Amino acid sequence: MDNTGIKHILEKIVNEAFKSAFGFLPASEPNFEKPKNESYGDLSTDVAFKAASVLRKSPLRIAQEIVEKVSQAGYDNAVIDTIEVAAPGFINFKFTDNYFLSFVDRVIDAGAEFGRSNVGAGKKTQVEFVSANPTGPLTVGHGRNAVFGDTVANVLQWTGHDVTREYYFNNAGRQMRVLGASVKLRYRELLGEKIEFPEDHYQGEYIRDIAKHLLDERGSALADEPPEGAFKQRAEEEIFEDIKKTLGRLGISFDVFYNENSLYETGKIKEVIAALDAAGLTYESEGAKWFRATAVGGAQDKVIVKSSGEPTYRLPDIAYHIEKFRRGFGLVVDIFGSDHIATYPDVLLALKSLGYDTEKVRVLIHQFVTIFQNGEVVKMSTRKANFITLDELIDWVGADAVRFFFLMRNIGTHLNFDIDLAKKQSEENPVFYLQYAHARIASILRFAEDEGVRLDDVISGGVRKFDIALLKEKEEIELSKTLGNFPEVVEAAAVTFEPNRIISYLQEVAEAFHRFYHLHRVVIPDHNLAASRIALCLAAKTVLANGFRILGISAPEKM
RNA sequence: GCGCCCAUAGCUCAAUUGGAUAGAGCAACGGCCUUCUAAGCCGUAGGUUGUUGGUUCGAGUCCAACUGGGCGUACCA
Repeated sequence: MDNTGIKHILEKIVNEAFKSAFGFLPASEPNFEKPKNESYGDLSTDVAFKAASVLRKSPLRIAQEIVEKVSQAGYDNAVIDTIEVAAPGFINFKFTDNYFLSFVDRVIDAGAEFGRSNVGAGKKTQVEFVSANPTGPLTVGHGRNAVFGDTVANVLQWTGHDVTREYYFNNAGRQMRVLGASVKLRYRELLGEKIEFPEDHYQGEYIRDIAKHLLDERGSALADEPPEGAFKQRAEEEIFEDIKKTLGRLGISFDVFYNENSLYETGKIKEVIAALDAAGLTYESEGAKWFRATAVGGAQDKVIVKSSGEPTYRLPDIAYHIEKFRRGFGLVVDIFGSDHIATYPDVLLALKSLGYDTEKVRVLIHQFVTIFQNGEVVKMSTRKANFITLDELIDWVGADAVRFFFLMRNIGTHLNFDIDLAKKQSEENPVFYLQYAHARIASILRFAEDEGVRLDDVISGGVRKFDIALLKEKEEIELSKTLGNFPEVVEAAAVTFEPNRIISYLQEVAEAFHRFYHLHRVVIPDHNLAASRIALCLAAKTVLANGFRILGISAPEKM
């Protein structure tokens, strides 16, 4: 039995007692939660408060009557230790040590799978993230999006979603034309020409590198090549390679790179226009085509086709989302930076008015990363080449710390990233606290082998050779209890799209382990007790390692 | 001006989504290594949860107004 299991049992017990006391069931399912203060027990319910106004009795009285009925009916003493009423009306449950210790068995049985669940029920889910156009290297700002998106995808996979990771990009727009032109200018410059480099072109050093590569391979043969030919193409290729390499360093890869351009080539853009026309949601004005957003609850009408005949970004975004629906995704997760905060409502509005179920779309907006260097804010701009690349950051603090740093914070918060501090504190980064616990356990297990307490003596081929009930110490129970929470934490992280919950949880695990380690020796002459403690260590190591896998950080055997 | 997001210890963040005494990590101070990793453990200090009202048994959490910051408010993406 696990924590969700026990909640169901308690629910049944409480409901029955409630009914036998008052003649009917509570209006809503009773809530069970862990009290912050552990002296109040392991789980607590607030049914009495919820029923107070209906029953016209004090919550305290109601709680007392419920508990009285529960005692009369009896309950499983092997699991439930005590049931108490506390003012002003909580009912607190305490469980037995053996119940908590049983988690060790569960963890060891499930091993690398412990923590997986099937609440996602195989739902076909798409997570779209990064989606940066290939105009320059990924910056620290993209890093937050990339790491968060990848981890959300992991969490969803662990809860049974069938996940597709997707990167949406455009290699046809104005940005890309400017990119090609930028490379061509640098190319001509390398050929000895004196050029004027416009301010609105891409200033970065990488543009020169690309031009240099073209020069090395083709010499001056490209002097008459248009910017949007070989120059743009080469830039796109190199930059994309670079982006993929950077993402790879963080353990991130995509299943699909979706090119916006294909939406034009396959006529999807035209289909959307036709559908909006048919729905009477468009009109022409000032030479442009407008989406009548105000007719369906929007704040103001928006241009979808410019007077130049070019669509605005909204149109392909709408077409892309229709494609997502057509491809059969039951859940579409879009991860954007806060600069897109104004764009998605139009897109969703259009989808909804065309009859699509926008409930399936979940847009997650993360706040920006503010970079501090030398005590000053660094304003990032790809075009002005004023940025700190994600690659540089990884060089400085390592991939694990980068991932961890971005995941620690809720995406709703503005993230201040002090580069100097990050470099300095790289050795004191909180990620090490967790990894150290894992390495420490690995070390203990090695030591145990040396001392003749082999892992095979504890467990082999699924056969357990230890008696978990030998564990009596407070820290042992605490650790085991904490380990058992892992599956519901992963579930909560998936439901709320908040992977940072897993970090907070793993910190609890590490803390519980370190405390246990500090007070109790594992490898001791009493081989029976040693075996039980090794089993506990194994379980802790497994939970840490599984958590690390979700977060995408490594689980070192040594540090 | 309008819209969305944010404000919690000196710093960076939590708080089981409305629950009981608001918690961690850095930074500061004090203690703990002849025994499995001291990247650790234990303790001390640090708060009118931006301000003011409201909703109810109960508010960091919900509502309103205000203050300060971010991002939008393009026929840029």
